[in-house]
Amino acid sequence: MPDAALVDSTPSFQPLYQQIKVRLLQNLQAGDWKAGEMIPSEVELAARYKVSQGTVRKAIDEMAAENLLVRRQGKGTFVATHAEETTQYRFLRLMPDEGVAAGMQRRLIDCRRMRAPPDVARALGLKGGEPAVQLRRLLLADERPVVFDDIWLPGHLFKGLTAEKLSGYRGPMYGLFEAEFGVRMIRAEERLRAVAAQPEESRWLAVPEGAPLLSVERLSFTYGDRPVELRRGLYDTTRHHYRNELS
Amino acid sequence: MPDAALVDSTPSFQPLYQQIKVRLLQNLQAGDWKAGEMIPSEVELAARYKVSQGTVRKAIDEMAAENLLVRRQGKGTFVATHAEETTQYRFLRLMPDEGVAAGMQRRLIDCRRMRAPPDVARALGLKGGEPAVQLRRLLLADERPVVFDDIWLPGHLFKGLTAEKLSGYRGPMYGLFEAEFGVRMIRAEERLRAVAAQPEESRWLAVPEGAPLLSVERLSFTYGDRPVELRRGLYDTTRHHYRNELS
DNA sequence: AAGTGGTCTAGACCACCTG
DNA sequence: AGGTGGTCTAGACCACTTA
Repeated sequence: MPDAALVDSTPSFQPLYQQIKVRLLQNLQAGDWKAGEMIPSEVELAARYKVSQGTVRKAIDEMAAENLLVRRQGKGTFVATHAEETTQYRFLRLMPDEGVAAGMQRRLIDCRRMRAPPDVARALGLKGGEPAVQLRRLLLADERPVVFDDIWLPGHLFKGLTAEKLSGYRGPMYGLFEAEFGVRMIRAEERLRAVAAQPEESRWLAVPEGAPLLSVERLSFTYGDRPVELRRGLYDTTRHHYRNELS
Repeated sequence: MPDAALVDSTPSFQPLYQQIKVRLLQNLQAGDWKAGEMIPSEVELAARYKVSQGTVRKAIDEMAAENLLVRRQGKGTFVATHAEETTQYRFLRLMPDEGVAAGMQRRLIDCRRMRAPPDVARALGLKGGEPAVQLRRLLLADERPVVFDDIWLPGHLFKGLTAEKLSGYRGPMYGLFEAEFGVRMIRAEERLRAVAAQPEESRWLAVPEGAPLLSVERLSFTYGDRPVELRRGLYDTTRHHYRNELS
């Protein structure tokens, strides 16, 4: 039987497994389990919260469906991470028109701290004038520039972020954010549109001025739906495309 | 205990609920339950297949997650449909930059039958020279053209499709396809890129030649991952954007 | 062998909808 | 009141991994 102390007695009914989910989420947010680490087993969590294994299981099922956790049969359940997906960056939907998705080279253009411009501050929920970090970079495939990214991060969350750190790190940038700053991107919203290349952009991407580019504005969120990254990418889609699945 | 006759005894282990899922899928594909209809209750299905309700439940859970079925507490489980989503077309990710997503007007430009061009035939899995239906249309918001669509369908699946039928139908086109031709779109893959408006396109969309447009190529699938629609849309993204969620 | 997640059952009870 | 999906339990057993 459900533990009476745990059952939410407010008028609005809340299933037990949802309450378990909230507690697991709190553990994640508090950093009790780090990215890539194994969380306690289902039986242990069941004992800890005094519910049956099936109830814990349902909570974990949902979190796995949201890509917060990863189950591995026989091994355990692990905190999802951007660091190990060697195949492709988890949030990058750009694919080459021909051939298989290969890793792209990165080239850091700029890394500076400044006061957040109004639109950035609004998107990231910063007070006017709060510090922000701006990154600019190129992604290249076969030595050809394909993506020109402009990235904004809240300054208070990324205190020691420098160009050296970024250049020295192997693997996805989000992996660095997890390991060094404890900031995990769990969800993002993107807005896509077609735009004409402006002078500066056309130079970085080596396309004519006015050439059509795919503009991808991304707002990334961490636990509790707090926005922690604003990014605007310009994609040269002559040899690549943005892939999406609908269902 | 599981019914021995149902348990797959081949070396490769297959869970019971997966086998149930296959059978439900067959029922859907065979048209035993039409779009929007209620399927038998969990207890009845459990009795029919001689498994416990929990096993049927897990099968249905997965199919609901794939948007094949829709559960409604207290009412039953229903076959997913494109016909009733009055809010927005299920596969249309275009949003106005400001304001709330409002329905768009449709304007049919053309509807003709012809032999499928090679690239269309390849995408739809047609033999060279098999008949196909081509549709062209505009979507408008506030009297302004926003989307110019070019749509290809296998001729043998859409025998009686005419301009009159299309114009006379209220609601999403996919709703008509379900009701009149029994063809249900359950999944689609899209490829997005930025392109420059060609002369004809620029006239339909009332934009200058060379203006950047968002090109959306969609291949839609029905049960059994059979491709049944190829579509190329050109979106004017000056007042709209393509919205996507990552996780 | 022991530990993990994965499947399946049988039964109880709850929340929601309809007549 | 009766049907539907939704939750929760306790226990058995299976598949996969590691030591």
